[in-house]
Amino acid sequence: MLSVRQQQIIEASVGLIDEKGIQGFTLKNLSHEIGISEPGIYRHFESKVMILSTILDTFKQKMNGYHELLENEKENPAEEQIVEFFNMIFGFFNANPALVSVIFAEEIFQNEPVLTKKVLEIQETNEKIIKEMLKGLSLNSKLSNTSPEITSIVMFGAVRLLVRKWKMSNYSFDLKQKGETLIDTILNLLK
Amino acid sequence: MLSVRQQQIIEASVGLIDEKGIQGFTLKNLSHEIGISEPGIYRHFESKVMILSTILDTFKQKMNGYHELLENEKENPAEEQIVEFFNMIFGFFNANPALVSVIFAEEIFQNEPVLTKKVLEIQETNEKIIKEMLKGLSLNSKLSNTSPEITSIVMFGAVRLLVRKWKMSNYSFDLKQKGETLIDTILNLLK
Amino acid sequence: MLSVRQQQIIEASVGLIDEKGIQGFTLKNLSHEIGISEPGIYRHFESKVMILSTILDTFKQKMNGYHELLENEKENPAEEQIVEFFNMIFGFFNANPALVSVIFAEEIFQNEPVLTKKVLEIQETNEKIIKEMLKGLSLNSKLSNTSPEITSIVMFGAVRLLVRKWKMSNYSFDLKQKGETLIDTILNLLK
Amino acid sequence: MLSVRQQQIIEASVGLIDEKGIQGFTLKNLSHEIGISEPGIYRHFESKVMILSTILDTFKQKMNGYHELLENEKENPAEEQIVEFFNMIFGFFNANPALVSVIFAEEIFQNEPVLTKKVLEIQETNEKIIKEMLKGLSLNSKLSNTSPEITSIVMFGAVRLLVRKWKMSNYSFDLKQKGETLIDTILNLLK
DNA sequence: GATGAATGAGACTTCATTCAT
DNA sequence: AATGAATGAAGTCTCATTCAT
Repeated sequence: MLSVRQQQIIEASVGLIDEKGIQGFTLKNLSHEIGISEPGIYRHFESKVMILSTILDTFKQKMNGYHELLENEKENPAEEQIVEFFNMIFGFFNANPALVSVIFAEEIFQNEPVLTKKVLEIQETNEKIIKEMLKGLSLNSKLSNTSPEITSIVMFGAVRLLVRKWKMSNYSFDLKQKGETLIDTILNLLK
Repeated sequence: MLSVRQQQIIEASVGLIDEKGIQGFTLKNLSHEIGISEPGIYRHFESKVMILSTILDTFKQKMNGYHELLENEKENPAEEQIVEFFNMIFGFFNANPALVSVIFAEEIFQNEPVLTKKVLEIQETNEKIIKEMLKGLSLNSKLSNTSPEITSIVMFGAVRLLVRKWKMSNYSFDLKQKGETLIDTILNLLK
Repeated sequence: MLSVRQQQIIEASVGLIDEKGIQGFTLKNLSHEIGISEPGIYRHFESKVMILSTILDTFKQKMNGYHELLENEKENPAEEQIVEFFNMIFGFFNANPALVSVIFAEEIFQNEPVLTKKVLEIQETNEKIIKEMLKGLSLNSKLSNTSPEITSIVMFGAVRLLVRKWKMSNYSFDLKQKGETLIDTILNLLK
Repeated sequence: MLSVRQQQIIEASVGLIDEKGIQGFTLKNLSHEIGISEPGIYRHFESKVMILSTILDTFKQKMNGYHELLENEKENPAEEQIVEFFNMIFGFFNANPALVSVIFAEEIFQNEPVLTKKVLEIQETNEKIIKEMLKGLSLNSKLSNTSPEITSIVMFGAVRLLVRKWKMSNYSFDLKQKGETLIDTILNLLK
């Protein structure tokens, strides 16, 4: 469990990355943000990498929570499940906009294998889930010999790009609404 | 026009970013790479930012070259044009794999408005072109009331994700071939 | 008198210095070692220097104990006394190997005059005792005009080096036995 | 070859260690001493460890020079060689008093295996040489069954302790003279 | 064109210690 | 008796850049 201070540090870190990029995520900035001295941070996290690691863990945990919820809907038609899944994702980013920068910035972690691995795991889990759902979808005859990998790329690619545009436009549109339209359109095509 | 040395610096820079991420793009590494002293680089570029700026300019220029070529094919059916366009893009990345890391890593430039602006311009030009082409496509009836923005997001999103996966898999598959399949599939759906 | 906790701290400190050198003797390491928090240590010692000071005091006290025992043997021949004295020293280090690092590492204390002074006192006391004993030894005619200072340097120098080698070899030989041989050899020569 | 600046850094480092101990050998102190900024030092040495390593290398090199000179005297009687050898050593320390603290402070390097190894090598070379010389000495009948290891410990132990005392007494006596007396005495005993 | 030397700013981190509880 | 939180000082080192040559 995270202490209040830890939570505060996590939030400030995410905010910092969102606002100034990974290069702005320094202990100095972070400590200014929380009103604490730099060494003070080390009472709560072993290192800077551990802060990032915890951010990813938190994200992963939340994702897992969603996935478990989805389990309960396994009886629903595939289409509904897919819509539901992406609604969650859009809802999540809508609620935690700063996290977009962290989650989609794999380049950031290139130097720290521990972190790269975590990001990859999260992505793979998501893809596996979607592929599973797509299997249940009775596809458009045109797609008869299309690999699920390609359809998954189409979906995730579109979603990622939409979220990114939303962030880069300074959240100037309603992500949840536009996201739903996007997924609807894609599903419509696939069917 | 770039001098030979400048070209060399650009290439080494791109290679460095590709290999070690933006955090590995330091003047020290760069100077090691080209066998020159650190201050020596300043004979050829005003600053580190100018190197990045030049990389983007080069890319933009190459893109513009492609676009002009496309102009000559305006008479061709939209579908052919689109296929052609993305073939170019995949061909380009296939020939310059290191550039993937630079072009798709917008986060890198967050701190330098000059750079951010350039990246955005490139992206917008590309999108405009594709949207134009998509207009010429006689769309699937299902898409009757779909905005071209969304179809463009679907296309670009998929392309970006494919290219990224190609890079992250260490170029383990044939980008041009898989890319063509991807575009075919999407066009097939849209029609 | 030292409390149980104080004794525990002293022992852990000596162990730490022995194992990781003076640079490994940090409050963090120390508190880990004894399962207490860092500030907790301040309940038992005023400061880190005081811990070191207490270590030296303890050592001095033990030495004094030995010296008093020797007093009772003043009637014995000088040679026997000397053998006895060094047997004690070797026995002591054999029983407290970690202390070697502390006692012989005068450099450690350079910054703290209080500590330097204590180390010097211990050494001087020992030397005085040995010199006294050596006076009682009927020396080899060759040594007729040799100052006792030099003979004392020969003895202590050899002893120190032997002990150091013993430690550096990871206690791979029997210090008491080799020590006795060493002293025997030297006495043999001196006579 | 060391540049002038490198030489200057080496000398200042040795001086610092001599004066304030290894704990006083910080980049800040060092840079103050030379009148340069801290990062400036990195133009001349890769790291702090490399400075120490270079100090040891220099010492080793000088030692090797001495050893080669000694080679030319292989015909001389062993006793003369030994006297010669230690005269060199005392002469060396007399000329470079600050080095005493560095060379005899093995504890200092405990954390850096590279450095520990170098110190050990130097010591072993010296011991091998002395042991070789001692073999040539026609020993006292009393020493018939004494291992050369023990005699070597006696010699080196005494030398080390004398040098150390010289330093700790603030160079208050003539090391070369007292050293010669010491060696004479020991050789006298051994014969 | 190019370099060696240098630097201010700043990075992450460790340390002994203090204080409120 | 002990602790969690915090800190000032200091540690080593990296970075982009400047300047004299």
